[in-house]
Amino acid sequence: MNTSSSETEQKIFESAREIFIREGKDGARMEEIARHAGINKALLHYYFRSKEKLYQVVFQREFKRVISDLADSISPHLSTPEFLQSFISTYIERIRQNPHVIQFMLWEIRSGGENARQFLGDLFSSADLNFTPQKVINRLKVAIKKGEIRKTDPHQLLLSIISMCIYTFVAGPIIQAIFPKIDPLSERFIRQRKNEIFNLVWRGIQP
Amino acid sequence: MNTSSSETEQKIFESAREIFIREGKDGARMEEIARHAGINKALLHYYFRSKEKLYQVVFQREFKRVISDLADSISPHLSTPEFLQSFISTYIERIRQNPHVIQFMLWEIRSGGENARQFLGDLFSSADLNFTPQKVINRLKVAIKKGEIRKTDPHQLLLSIISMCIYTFVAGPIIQAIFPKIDPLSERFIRQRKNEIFNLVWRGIQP
DNA sequence: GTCTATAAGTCGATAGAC
DNA sequence: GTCTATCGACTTATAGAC
Repeated sequence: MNTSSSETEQKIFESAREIFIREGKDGARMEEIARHAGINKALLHYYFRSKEKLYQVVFQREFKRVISDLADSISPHLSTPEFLQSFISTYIERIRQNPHVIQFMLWEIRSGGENARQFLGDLFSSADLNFTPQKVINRLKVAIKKGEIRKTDPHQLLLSIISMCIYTFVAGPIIQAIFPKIDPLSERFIRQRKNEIFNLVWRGIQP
Repeated sequence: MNTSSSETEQKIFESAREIFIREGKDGARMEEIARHAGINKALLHYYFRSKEKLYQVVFQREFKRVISDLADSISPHLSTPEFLQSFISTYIERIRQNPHVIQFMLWEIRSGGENARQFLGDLFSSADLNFTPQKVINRLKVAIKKGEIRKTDPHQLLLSIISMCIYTFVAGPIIQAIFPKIDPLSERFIRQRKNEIFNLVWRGIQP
C-alpha cells in the first residue's frame, strides 16, 4: 500500500522497540511486533532478515541514544565535587527514565555477553561519541594528581560509583521483598540515593 | 528399576540444578535434564509436576544454601570495621563461588520478580535462618548509636555495599568491553575490589 | 516407577500470489 | 511492497503399555 519503504521500516522499528522493551528478546513475538506495526510477519522478515538482526538494531540505537548526554557531566567547567555530583545524578536519571536499557544489557549478559562486548567495544572506540568511560577515568586522574582526592585506583572508583547508581534499579523486586517499606522507584528514595552515593564517595576519597 | 523414589528424585534434582545453571530457566530443556539424569521426560513430570515447579524447587534450595554462612560476619565478637570487612569479603566470596545464584536472581527479576519477591519474603521472615538483612541493619544502627560511624541511613548504606560487591560479577562482559585490561574474575582484581570497597565505605562513614 | 509414543501447541521463517 | 498460507523445527506435557 505504501511505496515509501522507510515509513514502514520506521513503524516496524518503533513497534519492535516497544515490544522488545516490554517482553525481552526471547519473550517478544515477531507476530506481536508485526500486529503492533499494522503489518504481518512476512514483511518483518522482508525488512529485517531475522529476529536476531532486528533486536540488535533496536538495542544498539537505543543504547547510543541513552548514554549520549552523559558527556555534560565531564565538562571542564565543573569542580571535582560538582563533576561527581553531576555524573551520579545524570547516570541515575538516565537509568530511571530508560530502565529498559539496563534490561537490554542484562539479557545480553545472560546470553554470554558476546553481543554486548562487541557492541560496546565498537561504540566507545568510535570517534563520534563525546562521552567515553576513559574520559571519566582521565577526569579522576586529574583530581588525584591535583591532590583533590586521595591516591586510589580510578577504575575501581568508577566501578564503585556506577554499581551504586545501577543496583537499586536492577534489584528493585529484591529490595522490596526484603525491606517492604522501601520503594526503590519513589522520588524520595531516588533523591536520598543520589545524596547517599555522593556523600559516601566524596568523604571516602578525601586525601 | 529403582524402587527407592528418593534416589531418582535426587538425581533429577542434581541434573536440573546443573542444566538450569548452565542454560537458564528458558534455555534449559526438560529433555536434556532427563537425559542427564539417565531417565526420560515422562518421569520428570511424574516427580515434579512441571518445569516451572522444578525450577522453583532448585532455585529456592540453591539460594538458601548460598546465603547461609553470611551469618558469621555479624558475630558480636567483631568490631565494626572487622564486621564490615568480613561482610564484604564473605559476600564477594559467596558470589564468586556461586555466580549462578546471581543469574537465578536476574532471571527472576526479568520475569517480573514475583517469584523472587515471594520467595525472599518467606525466607527472611522464617525463623530457621540465622542470617537476615535486618540483622545487618541492626548491627549498623548500633555502630551509629555508639558514634563509631556518622549518622546515616543504614538501609542506604547496606544497599551501597551490596551493590559494590555484586556489580563486577554481573557486569563482567561489559567491563571487559570497556576496559580490556581488567579481568573482573582474576584473583588480583577481586582482592583489589575488596580493599577498594572497604576503604571507600569505612572512610566514607567516619563521624 | 519407568518407559515409548505422540498429542498439542508455539514460533520463526519462507513460498508464492498479487 | 505487501499479503495469505504453511512449513518445519522444537518443546512441554500426557496417555497408555509394561
